[in-house]
Amino acid sequence: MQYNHLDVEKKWQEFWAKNQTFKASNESEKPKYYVLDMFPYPSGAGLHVGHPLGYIASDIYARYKRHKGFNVLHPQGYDSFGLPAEQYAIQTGQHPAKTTEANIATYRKQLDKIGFSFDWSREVRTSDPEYYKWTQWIFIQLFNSWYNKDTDKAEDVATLEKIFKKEGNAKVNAVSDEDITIFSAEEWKVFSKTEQEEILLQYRLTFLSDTEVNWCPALGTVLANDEIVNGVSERGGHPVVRKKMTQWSMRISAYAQRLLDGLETIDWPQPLKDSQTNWIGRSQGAMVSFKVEGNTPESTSEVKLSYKELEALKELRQNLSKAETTLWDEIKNKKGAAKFRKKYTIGTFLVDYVCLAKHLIVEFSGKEDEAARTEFFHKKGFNVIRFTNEEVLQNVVKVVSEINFAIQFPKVEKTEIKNNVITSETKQSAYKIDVFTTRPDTIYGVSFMTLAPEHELVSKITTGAQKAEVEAYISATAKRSERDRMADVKTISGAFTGAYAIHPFSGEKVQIWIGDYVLANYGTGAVMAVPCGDQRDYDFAKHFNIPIPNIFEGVDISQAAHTDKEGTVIANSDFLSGLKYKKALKLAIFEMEKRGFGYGKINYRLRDAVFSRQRYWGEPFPVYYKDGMPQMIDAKHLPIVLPEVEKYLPTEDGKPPLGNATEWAWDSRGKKVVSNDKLKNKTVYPLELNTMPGWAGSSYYFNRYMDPHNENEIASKENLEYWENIDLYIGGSEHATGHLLYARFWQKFLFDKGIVPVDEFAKKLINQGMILGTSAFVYREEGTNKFLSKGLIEGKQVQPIHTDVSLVNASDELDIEAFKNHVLNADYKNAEFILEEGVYKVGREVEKMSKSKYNVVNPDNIVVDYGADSLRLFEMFLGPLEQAKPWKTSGISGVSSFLKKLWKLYFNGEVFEVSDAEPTKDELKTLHKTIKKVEEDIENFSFNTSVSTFMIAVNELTTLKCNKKEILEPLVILVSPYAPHIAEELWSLLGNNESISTASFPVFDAKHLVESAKVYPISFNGKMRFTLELPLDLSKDEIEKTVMAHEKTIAQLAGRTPKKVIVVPGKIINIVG
RNA sequence: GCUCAAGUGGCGGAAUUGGUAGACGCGCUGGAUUCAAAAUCCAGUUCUUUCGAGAGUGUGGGUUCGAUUCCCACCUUGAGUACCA
Repeated sequence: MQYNHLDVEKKWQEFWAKNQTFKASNESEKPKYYVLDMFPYPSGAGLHVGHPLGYIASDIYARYKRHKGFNVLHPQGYDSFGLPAEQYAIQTGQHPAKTTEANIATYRKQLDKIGFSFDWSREVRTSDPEYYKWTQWIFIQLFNSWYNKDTDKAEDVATLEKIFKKEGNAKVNAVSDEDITIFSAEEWKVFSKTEQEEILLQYRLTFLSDTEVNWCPALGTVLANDEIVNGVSERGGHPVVRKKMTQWSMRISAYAQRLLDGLETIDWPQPLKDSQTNWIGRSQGAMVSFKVEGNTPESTSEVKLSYKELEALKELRQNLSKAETTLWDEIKNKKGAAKFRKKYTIGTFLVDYVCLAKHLIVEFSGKEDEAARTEFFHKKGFNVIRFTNEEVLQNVVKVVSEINFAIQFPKVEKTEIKNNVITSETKQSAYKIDVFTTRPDTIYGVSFMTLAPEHELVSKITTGAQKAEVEAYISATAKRSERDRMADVKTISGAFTGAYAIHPFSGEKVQIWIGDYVLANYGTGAVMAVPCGDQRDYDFAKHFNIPIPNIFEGVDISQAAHTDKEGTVIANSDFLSGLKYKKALKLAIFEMEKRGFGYGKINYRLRDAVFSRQRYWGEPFPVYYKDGMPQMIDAKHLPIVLPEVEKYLPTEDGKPPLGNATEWAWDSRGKKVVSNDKLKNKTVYPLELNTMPGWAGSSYYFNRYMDPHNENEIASKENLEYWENIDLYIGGSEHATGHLLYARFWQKFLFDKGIVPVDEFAKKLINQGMILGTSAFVYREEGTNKFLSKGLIEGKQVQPIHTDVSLVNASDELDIEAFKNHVLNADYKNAEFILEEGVYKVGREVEKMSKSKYNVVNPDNIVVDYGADSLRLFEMFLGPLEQAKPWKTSGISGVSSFLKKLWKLYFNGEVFEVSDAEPTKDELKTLHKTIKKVEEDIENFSFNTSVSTFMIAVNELTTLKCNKKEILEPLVILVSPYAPHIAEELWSLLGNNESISTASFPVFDAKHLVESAKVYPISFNGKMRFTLELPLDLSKDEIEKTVMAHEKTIAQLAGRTPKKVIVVPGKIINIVG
């Protein structure tokens, strides 16, 4: 009986749907396994054969895990908010919800035909109000949270307010805006409500701010950094400009370090981890302030120590008394704001221990000048606690707890709060330039500074003489688009401001320049230029004839800068001279901190994520504005449903599309969205007009699948704890710095808030490779209507033209009649075709699948012609899952005939017939080696090799004419994850009434693979020359004897005596000589 | 420029605790079946060859009895990223 894929596949797809075969239960005795695909955006074009690749792989794995006795969660849904539907709406007036609905229906139809084991009862759609209710809810949670660096997690804003009320914000160690003003508890209490809200907004994890954003005028919206490629929008390639706008932002920077650390704990592809690491861009260095010359600096009370004194100090640090050592051991490991330093100078006094951030000095009592010290320290804003040697030696625990108490509840002398180490020295100076550097060890190599042309100080410090030049330079830079600036890296340009900065260590004057190689939006927008150690600074100095002092020992810098760190010794640098890079770096930071003009800092490239989009088709914010301040709508009134609008474009006065809505005001008394007419009322307020970006809904959907219909929570605690996180996540690598980073951020936030049980959402991730198209070309001779076959174009002027791949057969021969009659080829109807050997051969090239290249293959056609099982097998057979590989439909005949051969094993002519006879040794061997290999392959995600294993098995069993049930029944389970339809059909023909989906996976038994003899390769000098079958129980000597006596060995040696004979029993024999 | 990945027949690819290179499939060649085609089946298919054999996994070196696999240098392709201080 011929295998009829059309009937069989239809039958089982209906069976699965009717019986809800793949519905996952939230309660089970079985261990859980969660397999997820990145959900698709339902585009109007539908699926091509490249899309299901990852879905097929995850489906095979999910089905395999069911056979292995797991309770498998394998859901699917749609990321259904997005720009294409909106643009289609703008063009046609169709509501995006309608087109999205239609696209989803198409997708579902296509997906169902491939036979996926999705639990559709858990489907989510990000554009569904029942879903985005929770997106809005998370937004509110973020708004109500701040990041406490001391506890290193997000906390409720209420705890922050409590601290403000109690002691102001001086000691709050939070991730916040940079321009925070310090206030006391008294000041906080007298601030107006609005002022308080403004301050809190500087701490919230989602906040409003005037941000410079990437504005795309053509799309009428703001784009995220990862939506811009080479200075133009990823979608459509429109120009992007920088523009200031009030926007919601997400304080993802708070999680920079944890996002970095978390990468170590998850099994994700290394390239993807690398790109997240680069994106976060951690660099360790120092912030340094340079004063601008123009004011006589106040002579400070600080004593500058000579190098000699410093050495003495170092020695002192190393020679501690027993009590000192005991105490130091207890407190030296404190981190962050509670970090202690030992033997530190404050003013002219050397203190035993100091915590700079908390202004806390810890000393041993009994010093002569105790009273004077105390007074001076208090004046400087430090708190002092003292202990005796005995106290420390007898009860160090008590001492430490007192210190901890003092750290937690600092008692700072109020008068000098702001007079901390960093600002005290610089207050006389009108302007200072802050720079970030990763090489504070090279600070004596600074010979000039460079500011970005946009730097705010430029206009203030430029001298009269240089004004014209500087202004000309700035306007020239402004005219160049960002794209030009990026494309043209080689041209060195800049202008001297006429001003000088004071080198903080040497006191020397250094010129201040502006130059566009310094970026306004990275770091502080200014650099200390060390031309001998940085190539860009070097080139700039050379170009403008600025001195290049050499501060490296024995290094030639006449041609280029010396950028190596390891092994470099610093010279001509006062107290840093003679030190190696690492030591110099530490000492430089130490000195800066002590002298108060700099401090060690870790800088991240990761910027806070802009969260507002001027679009219609996205989640509305649950926000209204009262006196210009944003207010959250209470969670119990969610969802705030997207309003209807007449037009999907921005309004004429430049407001986002929601500005067109007439029902878009919040009635704070009635707790509902009302008509804009009611805005006259005192209790009705305008709602936010922006919507959320595409990544909002996709940042937590994997949690929602665990309990998708829960109306009270994202998911119930029990379900979240049961399913925990994704065990296997499959999707494209293009989401590396978008979805995958944001989702990790939200997961960590939800974890901090105790909502989810784990702080990484996916244990293992696999990026499936792209399936490329194999385009076909016909060649038209230049200026004629003659087409030359591929083999005839040599030396001719021809124009290659893409032709539809469906017009070409497996042998690259063009169907000429079909080509002439193709709708797109009206111009070539009467063309002449020059053949070779009677056929027209096309050229082939591998390219991305795209409509314009006529190389797109639709899975629907494949499913009709060859069946879903063939499609599934073939996509896996193409090559390793993670690799990009070209599609060539002709290859599918291989897997298709495999299925036919498999089917035939179970039939005797037209009747189904399997025998209950005992299988032979050979049959068992074939089965068990197949079980072993397939199991290993699936566990290693090496799906391509298990398809060949199936082929080998079926070929062998066909040769053996095997029809034993004991072999064929396990075989059908092995095949079932890959080709589930044919497997179900054979399974039921074998007499089973239940679906095959949970039949247990055959168990490998090694005893069937035991051999008594081995075909040994006999090699000479490593080259295999012939093979020889020998019993496996032969000893080494016996093997050697037999081999050496063999006639072929004698012939190979041709009379020579071998130097050595290597015998590895069971493996190889190698004769050397 | 930097980071990462990968280079094996006409094509997709297989083989790594170092041990028979090219499994499996496509394509191709020849044959059977057929009026013919499709489908199916059988045989062959890395290259060179004086038919004995020899060479061969991007290139050049190294380690080893033995290297597609390990090490060094280089070349090529792809991906990501970019004046990041």
